[in-house]
Amino acid sequence: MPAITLPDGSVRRFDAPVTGTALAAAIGPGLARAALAMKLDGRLVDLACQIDHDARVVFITRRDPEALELIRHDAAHVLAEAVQTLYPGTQVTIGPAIENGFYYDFHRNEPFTPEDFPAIEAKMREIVARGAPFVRSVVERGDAIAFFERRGERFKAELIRDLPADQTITFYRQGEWTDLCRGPHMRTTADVGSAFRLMKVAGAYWRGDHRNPMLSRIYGTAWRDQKELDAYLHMLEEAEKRDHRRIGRDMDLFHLQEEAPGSVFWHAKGWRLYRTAESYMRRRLDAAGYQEVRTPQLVDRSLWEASGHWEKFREHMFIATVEDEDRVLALKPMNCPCHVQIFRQGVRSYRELPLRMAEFGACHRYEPSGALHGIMRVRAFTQDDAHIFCTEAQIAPETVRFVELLASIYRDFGFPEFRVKFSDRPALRAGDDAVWDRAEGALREACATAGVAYEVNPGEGAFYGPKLEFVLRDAIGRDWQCGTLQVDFVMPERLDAEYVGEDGARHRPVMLHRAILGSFERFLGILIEQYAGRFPLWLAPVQVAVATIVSDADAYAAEVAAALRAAGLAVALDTGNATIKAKIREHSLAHVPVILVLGRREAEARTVALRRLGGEAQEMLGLGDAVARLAAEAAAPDLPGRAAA
RNA sequence: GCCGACGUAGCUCAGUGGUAGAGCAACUGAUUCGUAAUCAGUAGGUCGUCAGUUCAAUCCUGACCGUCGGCACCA
Repeated sequence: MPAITLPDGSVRRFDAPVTGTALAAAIGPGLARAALAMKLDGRLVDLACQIDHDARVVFITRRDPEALELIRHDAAHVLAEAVQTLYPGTQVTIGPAIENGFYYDFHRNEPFTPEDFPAIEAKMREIVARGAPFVRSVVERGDAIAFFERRGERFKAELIRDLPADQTITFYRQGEWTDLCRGPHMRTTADVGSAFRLMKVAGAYWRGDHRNPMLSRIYGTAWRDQKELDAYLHMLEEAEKRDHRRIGRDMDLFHLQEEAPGSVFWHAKGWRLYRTAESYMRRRLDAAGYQEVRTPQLVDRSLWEASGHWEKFREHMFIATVEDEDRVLALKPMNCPCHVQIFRQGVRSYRELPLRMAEFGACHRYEPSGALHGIMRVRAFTQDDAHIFCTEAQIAPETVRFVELLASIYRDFGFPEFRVKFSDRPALRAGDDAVWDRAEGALREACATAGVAYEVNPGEGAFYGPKLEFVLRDAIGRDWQCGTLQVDFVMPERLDAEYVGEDGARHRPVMLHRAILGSFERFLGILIEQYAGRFPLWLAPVQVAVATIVSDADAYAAEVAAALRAAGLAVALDTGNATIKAKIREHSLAHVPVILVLGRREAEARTVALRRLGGEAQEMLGLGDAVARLAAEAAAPDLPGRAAA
């Protein structure tokens, strides 16, 4: 006698168990047509599911956000059927719904190529048009394994074997085609609709392990209707337009070339951007009580052996040798061992702690070739690195200070929001459990004090300690990990750092490894994409374009440009032989934030016509006024005299 | 590193077994013009590198390098 509560609070009573389909029909024909699945006491299930107890039921229709996941999951099944129909002998593995779409991993001797897409998509549309119902069945484990083994589906058989013993094994059949699946699904393949598209193929290791066979993965995207699909495709185009690699080239910021894979050639304009960010960071660190240092690039292997890098990190290190000397040097992949060397010079007192040692540390890491990505993932990069040597009691207050500094810096760069992930002890780690208890406890306490909410990333900590990771969200919703704070009890031990305490005895300091931007290369790449090249004035590599209308204004324009440069602004003087329309177009495409237009009138009146990027209005200003205003506006956000636009 | 795709002028891209084109950019000239493209002309390429097949290779084959999309990696 189930009593079913609906979202509007009404209750329907039935004499016998009832399916979602029947319940929907009982409520009304409109709902019966629209319902795709239902939430039974909060759990998403098939409409065919029997309701045999008192329950709350919410029907899912195409309008609900949950529909997306159902559509994508069903689309994955349709894809798999299409592929197996067209390419007999292909084995199926897994095919989940993912953000924006779905994929399915297949095993086939010959991998798929995008040229196969038209045929597969056509077959998928056939299957959707056929509208075969998804039929769920519960299968006994042995039968399920036998079913797939009979078909030569050894991956599926392996999956079933590895399912927990108490797991109910279910199949979903659509017409002639059956897959192992936990569900739920919509009513029929027709519910997938037509707003899907196959996107790309990729290799993917079976069960995500690189020792396993490589499968052929087909990615697709699927939406509730054509409009959503179009919007998604349009978003992808927009994302491509703000790709830092394209903008970096178009704005003449940097380039990469074959001879130096993973290393950036910064051009003058890009380097100006870099220096602006670096100067800003240096001022912030100075003000926050850090002392900046500089340590060697090439360091003897003995130090890396002592630090543990030689053992744990060697495959990522560039090794250098010379002919005349029998020694092995390595380009530093991290700065911490070098900072400990500075700490170890002389006898340190507890009075010096916390000692905040910062370096814009140029590091090299041999990243796998497949990991390289523009300037975001490189082999040579510069970290805004620092190590805070402190006592255990200082971990919490230092964390609080750090998070405040980080939040303020992210805000200044235009990222008001960030997320925090707490990565705790990994399986392979140095230090005993008591040390880890202390380190994690201290970091947790520090987060509480700082009011930092975090999600836990289990087992993802560094081998020497737990860490916080600070993740930025950019203008188009992508996440980027930048900042980090790592608590380290191990490195001071290994490299024998110590200080004399209040009690006159020697103690080990704790090291906090921390970075805010992460690496300049990566952070600047993120900034480029965040702003799509249209930087705020203080960051813009060219801040003002001075463009003449007629050559009679050239001399005055040179004077204006000189005055702006004297005020510290980056100026492009354009007295070229082109129309003002062409000049404005050129500088607008180059994302120069301010264009000063100078004709005879301005030259005579000693004024400028100021035009903002993307705007149509212009503002007439006296020369002195304009220079003062732009200089104030272009000041970095931490500087006094900064003025808003 | 693994799977796949790709590599032709600075950029975007055509193209062919008989050693290459377009648009934009660049350069030169004319034009001096008031807010997102003035006109005309000129120059520019070992067709990623190295082998192989062929009378002949940018094109076909192989290896390598690099890039792109994923996977794995991101200590």
